[in-house]
Amino acid sequence: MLSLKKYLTEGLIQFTILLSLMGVRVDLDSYLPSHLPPLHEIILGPTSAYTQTQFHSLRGTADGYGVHPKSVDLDQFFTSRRLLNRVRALDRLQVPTTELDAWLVHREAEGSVPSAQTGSSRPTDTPQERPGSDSSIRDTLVTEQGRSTEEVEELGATAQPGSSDLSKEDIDLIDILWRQDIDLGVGREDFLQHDKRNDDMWESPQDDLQVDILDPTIQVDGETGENVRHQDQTALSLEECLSLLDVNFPFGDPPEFSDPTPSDLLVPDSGPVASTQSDELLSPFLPAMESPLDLEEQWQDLMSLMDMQVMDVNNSTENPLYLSLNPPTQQDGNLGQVPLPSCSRDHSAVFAPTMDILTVPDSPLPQFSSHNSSDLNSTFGFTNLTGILFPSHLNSTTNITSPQILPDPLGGILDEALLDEISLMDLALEEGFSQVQTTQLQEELDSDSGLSLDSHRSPVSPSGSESSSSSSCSSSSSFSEEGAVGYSSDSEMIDQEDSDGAIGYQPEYSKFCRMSSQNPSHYQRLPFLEHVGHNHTYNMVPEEPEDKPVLSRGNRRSSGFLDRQAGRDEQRARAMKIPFSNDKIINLPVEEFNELLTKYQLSEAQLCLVRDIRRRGKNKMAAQNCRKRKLDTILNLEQEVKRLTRERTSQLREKGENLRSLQQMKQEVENLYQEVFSQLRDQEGRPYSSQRYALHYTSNGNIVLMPRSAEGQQGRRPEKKDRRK
DNA sequence: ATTACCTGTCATTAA
DNA sequence: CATTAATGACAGGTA
Repeated sequence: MLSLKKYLTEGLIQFTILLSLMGVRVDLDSYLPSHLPPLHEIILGPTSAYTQTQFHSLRGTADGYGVHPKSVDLDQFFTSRRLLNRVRALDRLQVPTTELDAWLVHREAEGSVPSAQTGSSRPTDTPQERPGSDSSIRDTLVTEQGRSTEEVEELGATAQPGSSDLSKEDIDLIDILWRQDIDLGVGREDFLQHDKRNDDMWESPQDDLQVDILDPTIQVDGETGENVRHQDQTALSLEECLSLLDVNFPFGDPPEFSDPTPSDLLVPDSGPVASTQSDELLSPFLPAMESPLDLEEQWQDLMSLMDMQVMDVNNSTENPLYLSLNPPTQQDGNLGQVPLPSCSRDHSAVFAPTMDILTVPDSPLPQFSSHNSSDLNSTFGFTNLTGILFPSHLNSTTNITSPQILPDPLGGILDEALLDEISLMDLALEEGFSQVQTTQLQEELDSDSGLSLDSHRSPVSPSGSESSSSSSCSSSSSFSEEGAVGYSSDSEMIDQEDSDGAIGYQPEYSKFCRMSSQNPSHYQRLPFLEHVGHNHTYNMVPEEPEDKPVLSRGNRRSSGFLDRQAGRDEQRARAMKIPFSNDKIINLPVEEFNELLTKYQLSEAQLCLVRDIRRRGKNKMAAQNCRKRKLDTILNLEQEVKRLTRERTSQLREKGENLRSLQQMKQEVENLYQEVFSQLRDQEGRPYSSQRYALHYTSNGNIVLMPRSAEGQQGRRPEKKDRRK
């Protein structure tokens, strides 16, 4: 958790807060290393994985994002939304009452110099200025200890006018939220208290109602670092503020925010941050500047992160069209992972111009409701479309899914494209489609269908965090030391292949097998595996694994389980005093294995155990291979089905085209027939009656005029006119 | 308590 | 015949 704290200190939260205030919604989890659990899980605890509001799935709901249907408190959600919307409306309207400097950022340092800056000092701050105003922010750092009661009162007084704007309903909401926290043992002042170990309390969200944010009665649990609040205080908790601020946490799910441990999880090594603000803008929290990086560096880091994410997005087939059109499918693990620095479902004044272009009406949605993501991507070639239609910088705004807010210049185009595609198929089926259109669209479809098929899948490791490490780790490590046959990592497998090719499937297996995922990067090369099994890492971002082993839920689970599993034979071997490792027993080739057995004088029981261990170990790997193969088979079949579906669509289209072409040709022939027939004259110069005569085509290409009475008697040629066609 | 899923193990078969 | 891979079936654990 230390690394986590460090990470959080490095500006992530500040940035999110800034963006949030600007009305930009950011998926914090997208920026977290893949080995870390999702941020809300970090904050709320692992169990939140099951209770969380999957905000990814909320995108595309009524107002761009919404509340989980299971949320127990929709009323509070909507109230919160209303408050938030009002705050953001301020921003959109460029009302200069959004006062960033109203936050009092605490920087805990020895011999710190107290200073405070209230909202009145810089009333003209605009959100755009925030990123560059690090020095000013730093200037606002204050120490809790240094703040006098007067200052507190002053803060309260400063904030007071804003509070008067709150309706009774809002106040009630806040009170309700607060009581919920109290029920769960979380106090509003949790984030204001700074314990003596200086590793707590770096943020203090609150709204202007709060004048007692620095209440000295706040206590910190000396053992856990958690803060104990008094119930008679009226400050907002972090969770409440988060919920009000909509800082990309499961929104509208107050119980989640009531987890009593967030303060412990959220506080890096920094001092408390107190803040006030005017109007209804609820100030988010800012970490104090105890991070080794200064704010500017943090900012740059974040920006570079964003750039990388943007690139990822640009290279990804995830696109706003799909996201917008298919809200129900956003449960796909990777959808939420489209990390968008400027991603927002709520458009601020800053980003609105860009987002306008990307919003897509929902109208086509019903027509695609039966398609899954891959179908869409493969069938409709969204990748290509978006790649063509959106410049890269626009692509970076993939997550925008609030079509209602702003007009949508491109939406029409895209809709046309989509509808064209649909109508194309319909037309093809109805045999009424121009070849030009067909060809063009066919090219589009064909050109990127394959790409989207593969690339629409996120490179996220489906089980990287939950995959086991203990057994395979020990196996691989000892193997690499001993140069024996094992399985786990690619390099090791290469060595193994060099020295011993006995294990045919293992090199490949080492890449695919979920069990050997001590290096989760394996899966990043196997995007198709993402579809397999259960991705419990919904919000995790694909990222190179770090050295530090972070035990996510999956890891904890798997390791514990595998410790027991692997430990079984290990314990038996130990109990029987087997003089060599199980890895050797399992992975050595037969010859070396027998040689090994001969080197030691083993009892019958020992020999039996060793052979059992070898059998089980090999069978274990075989089972893993088998399962992997099974999955591969299923996935390949899935791919094949998709391919065949595309092929069928294509052929249907082609058939329709051909039929249409045939109809045209028939018509032309008919016209030609009429023209020719009308020009025919008998010996007396009179036209032939179409009732009595008809032209017939002969097998040799001639056209003959035959009496209709003679039809069926092709041999006869009462009159003949050779008219080579 | 139930359920779905994961993983290891056993039994069996075939190479 | 021994070894091993493959695989279905089952059990135990986890969430």
